[in-house]
Amino acid sequence: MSTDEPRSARRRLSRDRIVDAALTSIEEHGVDQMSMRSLGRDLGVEAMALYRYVSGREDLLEAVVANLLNGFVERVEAAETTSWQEYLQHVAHEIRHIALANPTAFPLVVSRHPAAPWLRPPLRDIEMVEHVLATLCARGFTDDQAVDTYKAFTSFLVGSLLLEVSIKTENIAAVEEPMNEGSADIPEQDSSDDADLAQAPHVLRMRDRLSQDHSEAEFETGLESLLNRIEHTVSH
Amino acid sequence: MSTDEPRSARRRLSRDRIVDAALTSIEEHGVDQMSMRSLGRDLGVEAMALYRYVSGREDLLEAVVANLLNGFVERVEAAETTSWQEYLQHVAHEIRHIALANPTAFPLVVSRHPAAPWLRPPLRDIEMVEHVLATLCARGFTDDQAVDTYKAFTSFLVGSLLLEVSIKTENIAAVEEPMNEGSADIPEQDSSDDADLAQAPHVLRMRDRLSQDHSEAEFETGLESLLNRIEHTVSH
DNA sequence: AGAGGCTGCTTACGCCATAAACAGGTGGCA
DNA sequence: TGCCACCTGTTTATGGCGTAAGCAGCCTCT
Repeated sequence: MSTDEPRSARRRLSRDRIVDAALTSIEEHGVDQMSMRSLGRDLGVEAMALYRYVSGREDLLEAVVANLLNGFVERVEAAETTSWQEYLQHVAHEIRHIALANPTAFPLVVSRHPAAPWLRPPLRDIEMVEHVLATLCARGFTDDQAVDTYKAFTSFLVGSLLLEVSIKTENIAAVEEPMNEGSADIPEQDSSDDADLAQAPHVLRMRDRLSQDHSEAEFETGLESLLNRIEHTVSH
Repeated sequence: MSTDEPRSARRRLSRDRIVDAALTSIEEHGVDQMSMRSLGRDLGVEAMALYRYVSGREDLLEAVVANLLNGFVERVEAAETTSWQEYLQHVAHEIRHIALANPTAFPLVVSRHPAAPWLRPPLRDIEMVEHVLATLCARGFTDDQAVDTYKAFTSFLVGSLLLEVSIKTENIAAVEEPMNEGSADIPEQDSSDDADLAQAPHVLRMRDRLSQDHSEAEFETGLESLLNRIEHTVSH
């Protein structure tokens, strides 16, 4: 009746279509704005229709994370590597690529509860964990060495990439209101930036340097240093 | 009339009291459960009363973060240090202490938008950033060296501590339904775990090692390695 | 043709953040 | 003492949210 939409937009729903739309919406408007209702709107469908394919919002976010990591193992295996150093380099770059391609959604990978709660560094995708551990063992690591390496590696990735994507996301959900700020109801520090900055001469002076983005180089040197450290540890 | 509460619980509201209650509630029930309404309930007050002291939920979370970092600079300065290595060690341990004392709230420090958007590694508290930069410069770092060091240091802290607190928080908001599961006879879960695990022999084998918590030692060696790297870089 | 299963829609509930108007008390000042 | 202005917290209302439950149309298979 009221199908004003072209046929292309009225396609059948599917879990993949929903997850894709969710990821798109998250990247465009931020995680908070991605509601079941708005997502339904995006897909030309009522919110409740989505519940046929996802069991709830949590499950959907779970699926978005899984989708991000999809094909990761395949891509890593595609480029066969000779040393474990080269292998870890490849894994790191692969994940960095994912993070940079989805800067808003990437923090979900870290912030959501892990699939296996007992897995201490709780990166979600067990398939990936397995691949890393298996490869390290195949390269002669003992179990202990593999686990320690996995933990240090994970920690490095999370730290570097979270900071890096937070650069790219800064204003994604910033609401700017028209400034009819005649009277501040609350003793406000709206000018907290400037006030603090007046107290922070070094920050002020290095402002340019601080805001320059050298993430790439920093990531590379950090990664190299980490690999060196692991190498040193492994060879006693 | 309906003030059943003892006087002590009916004390005047204040921004500090609200922020403290918020932090407590977050640590106890998770960030999601901390609503204006529940917080009002905790304080024996209607939700709207809070808006006299806090301009909204976002502002409140902002204040919680600020509160976490409160006194940080004072404590760092209290223990006067001689070398920049010792200084950064002290800063790192101070922040780790904060993180471990407030494992559920700590991710807010990283995940909320920074006060100064142009500040690339967006740790929120400008006072702290200033202190680190000033100290490094006072120890002979050039501006470039100070900035690079600050970024690498921040990245390390965020990565290590986020992973560490996520260990301690795993089940904080987990909804446990009363399963009448008396003994461990029944092996099945959501079955997704076991299904994945069946495909992951290495993970399975190292399960014990993976779930052991050696965060402390890992943090120390990682930090030491980072400081060595910085030292090496700084001295050409 | 008829039956049953997909699929998506409608309605409804209880939660949330928050805007706006309001009331009770308390202090200052005559 | 009387009065008024303010500070504090409450009441009421709006619009959004996630999601439980039931319903209606269509597709396919017999």
